[in-house]
Amino acid sequence: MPELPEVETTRRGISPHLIGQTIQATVIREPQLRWPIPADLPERLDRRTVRTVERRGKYLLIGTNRGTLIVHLGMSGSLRILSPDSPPRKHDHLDIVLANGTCLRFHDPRRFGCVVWTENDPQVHPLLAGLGPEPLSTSFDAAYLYRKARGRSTPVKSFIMDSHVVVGVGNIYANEALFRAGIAPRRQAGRIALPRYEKLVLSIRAVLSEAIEQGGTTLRDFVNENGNPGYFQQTLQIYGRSGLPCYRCGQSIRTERLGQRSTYWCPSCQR
DNA sequence: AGTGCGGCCTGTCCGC
DNA sequence: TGCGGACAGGCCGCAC
Repeated sequence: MPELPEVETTRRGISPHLIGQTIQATVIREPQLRWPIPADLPERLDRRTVRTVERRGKYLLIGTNRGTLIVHLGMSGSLRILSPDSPPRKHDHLDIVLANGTCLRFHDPRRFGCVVWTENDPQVHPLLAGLGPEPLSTSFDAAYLYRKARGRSTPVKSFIMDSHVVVGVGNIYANEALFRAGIAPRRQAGRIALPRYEKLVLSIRAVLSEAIEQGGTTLRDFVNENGNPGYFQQTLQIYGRSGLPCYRCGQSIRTERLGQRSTYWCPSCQR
């Protein structure tokens, strides 16, 4: 599910409920995620106070006065704020109960997500250390992408989905950004000129910002902290439109698998 | 070093 | 209605 806009929507939603709150209890129901939830998490978290709720790429960083909880929502994860009394549904793997009588609940059917604890600077944690720049920051620009693409034969779609190149661009938004930039997904990253990377950077920024404004994309199960879906799926111009006419030129949209991911493009608008 | 896969999981949908 | 297979928003880790 979640790409950067969904994680950012979640961050904005949960942040005011968490900051300044003391953690009263931590309930692990199912520790087997991508990596096991550490068994000693309750004793590490309980009585700590949440100071910050940040995002790095698709990772959420819940900072306390002792350490940081690093949460990834994987493919199907969500975080909700609710009463600790509300009965857990299937796949509600973790509760963090707060002193104000609410609870942060982690739900993840496919269990591709993770919950990791660190008492060091989270930015040097192996999961975060090698990440590329934030796409909405000024350090992400055409010159950077162009330089990074030198000598790379990988398709540009795989290139921009590589979190070591730039974080937060998942399959949906990669398809959308390439359509807006007029670049064919299979075009080799190292064979794209600087001006086209200018366009691509602007497209990535625009698509991600618009999606954040709309509360993310809900194809099947993304929900925000209140359990409500996002609305950006109404704005998708290419993703999922196989065989339908291109909104720009009317030609039939094609689909193909590229790097095991569904890829959609307009053969006449994207070169 | 860069590239391309397998694998982790459950749920859903589609064709037979 | 049941069943097998493909597929789904991510990403690590492994071969080559």
